[in-house]
Amino acid sequence: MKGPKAKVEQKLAGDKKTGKRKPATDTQVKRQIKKEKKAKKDPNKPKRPPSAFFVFLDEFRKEYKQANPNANSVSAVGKAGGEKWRALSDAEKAPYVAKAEKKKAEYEKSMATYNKQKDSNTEEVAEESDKSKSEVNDEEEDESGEEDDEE
DNA sequence: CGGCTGATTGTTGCA
DNA sequence: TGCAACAATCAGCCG
Repeated sequence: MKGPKAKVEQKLAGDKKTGKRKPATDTQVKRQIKKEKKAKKDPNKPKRPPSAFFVFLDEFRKEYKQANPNANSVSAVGKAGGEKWRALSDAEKAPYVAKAEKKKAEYEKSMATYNKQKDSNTEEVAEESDKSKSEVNDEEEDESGEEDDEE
């Protein structure tokens, strides 16, 4: 059972010890592996919610692009955003983290359904209707007024 | 012409 | 408990 990640493991093992970031090449390996194992794709595997960093980065991208219309490459924003992110205080990250928390909550729900499906799948194929989309609008509406969808 | 890599950090999930 | 892989983005670059 050589998990595809086994290869990455070796790669990471070599560089990880250096304490530095994983070799950029790790992405290459991962990508390859994914393609290999992507044979079996889950019906609706819940994608991981963007981390607070990603949320921040999301907005940062736009700003960065405006500030640097020339440099709008991934790495550019990534580095710039990462640097800024570290400069941010917990308070600044608070709003982003809060968002990430919400995403996580939703992700958990998706996971629950995902697990359910898997469970049913092992025993019986649960005909997945479209009812799995039960948007539960419970408590949100904090105070920061987010998601203004009006246009 | 087409597809993938690259970089940031965080986060979650499984063994 | 810890590692491992992945989440978006977007343009550049190689085959």
